[in-house]
Amino acid sequence: MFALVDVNNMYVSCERVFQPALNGRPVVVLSNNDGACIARSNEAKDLGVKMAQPWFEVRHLERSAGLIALSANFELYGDMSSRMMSLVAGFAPRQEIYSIDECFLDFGGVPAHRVEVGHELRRQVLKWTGLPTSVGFGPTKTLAKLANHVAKMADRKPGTYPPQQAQVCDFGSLLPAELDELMRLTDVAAVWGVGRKTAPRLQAAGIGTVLDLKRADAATLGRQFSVLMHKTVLELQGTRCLEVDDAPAASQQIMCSRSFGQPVTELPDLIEVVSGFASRVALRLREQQGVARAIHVFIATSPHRKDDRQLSPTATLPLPRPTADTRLLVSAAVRALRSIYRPGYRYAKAGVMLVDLQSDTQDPAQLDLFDEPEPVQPDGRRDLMQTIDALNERFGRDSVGVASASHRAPRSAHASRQARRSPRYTTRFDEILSAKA
DNA sequence: TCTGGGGTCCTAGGACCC
DNA sequence: TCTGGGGTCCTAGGACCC
Repeated sequence: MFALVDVNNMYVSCERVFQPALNGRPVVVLSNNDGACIARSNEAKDLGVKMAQPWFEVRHLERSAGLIALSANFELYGDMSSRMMSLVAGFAPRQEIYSIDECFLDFGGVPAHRVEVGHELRRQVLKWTGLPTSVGFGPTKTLAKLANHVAKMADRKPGTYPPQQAQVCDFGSLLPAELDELMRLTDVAAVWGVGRKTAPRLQAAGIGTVLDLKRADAATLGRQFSVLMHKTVLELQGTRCLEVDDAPAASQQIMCSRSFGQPVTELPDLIEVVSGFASRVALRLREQQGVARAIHVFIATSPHRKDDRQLSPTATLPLPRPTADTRLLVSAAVRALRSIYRPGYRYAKAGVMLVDLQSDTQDPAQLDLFDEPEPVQPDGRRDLMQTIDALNERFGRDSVGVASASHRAPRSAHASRQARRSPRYTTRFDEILSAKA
């Protein structure tokens, strides 16, 4: 038996922990640049704000409906997430952290009193972190996800869904007819793995509800769609195809990309941005004890500016030998950038991706025919990176870095706008919550 | 004026091999 | 006129997730 535990409206809920005045109000959290809504409170959803909807389209609701918008504060959300995750981990032998706000639990059997366990978990997480959660139990991951969805819907729409399923929903304790009824109430688009392209195709084939999909022939749909769809149908029918993975592998690619606050046209500005991105991904690569064998750089104009000439060039540069050295990665990124940059375009976005990753403990890669073998001991390159990482850890990000990277971020033309960011209450001493006596 | 960022997996199709 | 067949590997692009 699996459970899916999920924080309700994670980013908004994190903000509400420290600003209780936001409770009961329509609140959205905005993406980088304050560009689009990436989290919505239930009240904001009820106002019709859609996921990823541009802020300028809903901005009028500030005045007309009291909508409150906040800039994303990912440092706060990440810290709240790890507090919540470590607390939830105590409830089952295995936990798979699936995203910043949700995890699967594998009980390794069928625990009794599941509904009570679910409510106890919710109570503890709420008391110790302030975050509201929903819990869904099911015999497969896909069913646990669906049960979690039902738990949320029953909380929000007690008129449609049975209110006793609110907050904690256990598919394992339902009669088959009761489960079918819940599936009949639920749109097929709510199923994990059915996205915006597949849902209309399913509907056209007469599969509009979860129940329709469950009753479909898995193999036939698998041939029509993909092997993923085959598994999804089997999982809905109760056949386990996916396991809980509590030891996720290191990522296979590491990316840093951003839209700019304003369009950028000049190469020196792009060099500064791309150098900064390359420094970020290099650090994250070292954190997972990895090295990269290639680097990918892209810049792009804005497809939303119809009057601008469009261009979105990319370049992938193989690295002469696998590395996690910031200096080598920055200079490779800049070389790639120079090769794709064309003047006369208004660039809106840039990104750096490290690909072809491997562990730095793996066999040393093959050397170039003309390469000098690198001395094994002492490895000055690695020592330097460790020292820089330690300095930045101690004195704050970007205390030490390569000179071409951006160090004037808040004032640059391309710096992101974050006009509405809350304090990083839990990770910065100078931003800690203060209480008045 | 203003439109997210970071991932994974699958598939189709081309290059290449014998 | 007529131009193999089967396999692997790689890459780009698409769909999905949150």
